[in-house]
Amino acid sequence: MGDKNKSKKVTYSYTTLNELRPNTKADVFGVVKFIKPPYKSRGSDYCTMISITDSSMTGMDDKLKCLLFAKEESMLPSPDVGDIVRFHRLSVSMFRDSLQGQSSPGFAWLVFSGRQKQPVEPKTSSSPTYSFTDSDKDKIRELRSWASKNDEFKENLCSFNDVATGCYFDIYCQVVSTSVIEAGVGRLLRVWDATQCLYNVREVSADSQLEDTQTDEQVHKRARGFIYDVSVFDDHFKSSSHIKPGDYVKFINLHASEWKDNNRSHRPAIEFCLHRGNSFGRCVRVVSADLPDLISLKQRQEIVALDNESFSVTGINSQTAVGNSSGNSQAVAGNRSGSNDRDDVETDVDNHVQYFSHATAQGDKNSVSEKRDNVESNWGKNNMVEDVIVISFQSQEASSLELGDKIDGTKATKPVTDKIRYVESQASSSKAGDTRGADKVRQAGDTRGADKVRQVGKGIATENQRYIFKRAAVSNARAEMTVNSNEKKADQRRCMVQTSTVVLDHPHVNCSQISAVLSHAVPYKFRVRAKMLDFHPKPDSAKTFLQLYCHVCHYLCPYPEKDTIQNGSTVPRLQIGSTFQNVPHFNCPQCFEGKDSLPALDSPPHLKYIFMLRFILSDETGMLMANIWKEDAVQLFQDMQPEDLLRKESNIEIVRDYLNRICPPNTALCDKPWIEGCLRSFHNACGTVYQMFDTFIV
DNA sequence: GATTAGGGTTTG
Repeated sequence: MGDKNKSKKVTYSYTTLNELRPNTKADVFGVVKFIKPPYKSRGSDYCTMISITDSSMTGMDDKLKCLLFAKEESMLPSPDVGDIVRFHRLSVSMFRDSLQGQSSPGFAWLVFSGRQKQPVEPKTSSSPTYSFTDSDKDKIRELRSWASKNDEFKENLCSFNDVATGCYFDIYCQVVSTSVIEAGVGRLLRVWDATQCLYNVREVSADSQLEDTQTDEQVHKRARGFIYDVSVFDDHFKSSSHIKPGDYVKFINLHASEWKDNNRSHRPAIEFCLHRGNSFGRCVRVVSADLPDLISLKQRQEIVALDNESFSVTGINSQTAVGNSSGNSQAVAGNRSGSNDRDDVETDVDNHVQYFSHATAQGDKNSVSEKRDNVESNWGKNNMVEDVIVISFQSQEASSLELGDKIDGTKATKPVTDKIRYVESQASSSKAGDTRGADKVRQAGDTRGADKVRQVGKGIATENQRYIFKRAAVSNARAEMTVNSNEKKADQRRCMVQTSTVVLDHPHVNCSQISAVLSHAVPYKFRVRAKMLDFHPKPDSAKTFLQLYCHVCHYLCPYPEKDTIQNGSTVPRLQIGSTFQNVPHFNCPQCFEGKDSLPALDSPPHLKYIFMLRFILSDETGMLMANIWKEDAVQLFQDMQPEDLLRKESNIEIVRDYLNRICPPNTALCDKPWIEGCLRSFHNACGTVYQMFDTFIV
């Protein structure tokens, strides 16, 4: 009640938390550091414990634990960590040598978002009316500003597609069904957040004796192919008893625990567990369906649901499919329909996209004039956008863009940062196969690549984490590890996700989703994690796979096949200037054109053999086409030179193997490996172009 | 009307 009639008369004087004295009552503001969710006490009341802090607190007294009671659960504050609370008439006393706050007669509370961009008005309050002055607003802004500098208050929100083995993370999702695993001990919540996990996820069996499964059939239908099992235990069994299918929930400190799947040991598997207890604020709770934090999740859900509905209409398969393909679900994976199975997309792309019509010489000149050096951010000094590939599309492009637009419906406005905290796993997590990538580099007879990978590993590995060192070398080399457990708290670590490519030299750049790349101002550089829908050209032979390029005038053409020279007028006849190691080197026809002699040049420049590829990348937010060529492609192929393909016929097999590794043929998109890479965007005459760089196949 | 509970680095 408290403040209702006093608001005009009473001015509150707020005490900073370091000035509190025992056996007094005080009015305070604080940032929430810990919350034990409200529960029914053995007495008459509900109880919650909230630890708060402010900028005045230091050292041992870094928080004030507040023990709050109320007759109704709804009368207790239930803030998130990082939120700001205002308590009036908090009773302060000593308990076990520390100050403790307690609710007392007249106790009143307000909860504010801790986010700087949110309105300063309270989110919730103990009473419908309360005092609230400009000075209060200043106090909120001040605390937000202070808290924003402290990682401890940051949430660890993830989607299922961010998650990797061993992570603890927070997630919003919608409940599809509930059932009991073991009465009083374990409850199964089947949930979806309209993203898909990289790993096989354990499917949990409910207690079939109980037959208590409740499902929201409508949600179930919408979520098909994206549903994951979450087990909650002990205290969370009780606190989740009121959760119904269809509810939106927030899990705090959910564990993506490694799961030994004996049936499919060749693939990493995880299970989602909410362990007992409430350290780290661990809990699951229902959130309002109107919560602004749910907006992007709901947008994704609409897209997935639309896809699932369109499949239902055509009657392809209305069979339930769980989002993972673990255990005995191989058959399910093969049958399942819905957005997670992008075979349909793949076919569309194949049919509609005219990937690569090579550049005209004029086009290339234009592209060079597009050089820019104003790429911002933390990408180091080499910001110059290099020569670019100009690729013209046939009119079919519209079809593919339509497809992309559909998938890209979320229109994320900013890069989503991966904030998963990585927690040191047991040494047993190490797998012999983890060294494979580095070994392959060495087998390829090129130690440079391996050295690069080792360099990436060096800065992040510690004595206790040799397996992580190895893992880093073959996965994405982006994890920031800690030296020991004492440092765990402060570190914002990132999960390591096995990918078929790694990024070199940019360990601190966060990954952006494709929708964010597409909507970002141009030019810019990004790090992305995506799957490869397709690529072009196919490595059928060295001559069809390579292009010829002039560094002087930027002339570009395919390898001059004999029949093309005879029949086609578009590709000028090329003269062989020299032959070295059985590889012909052609004169540049453009540099030579109209000239009887070439001042300053003894002979026309030779065309250089280059790789020039286009990748079609996709993640759950969209699709984009990325080009890679010249040195960037050489780097991708572990320093394989284009001429190597001509010198030795079998080298094309190695390239084919690389490409199959990042884009396995005849494989559904959901089963393809993730790739991680760097993209730069820029404008040219054709519009916005994306170019891949600093990426390396492992 | 007193009482309740009073966190603590996770792992099914």
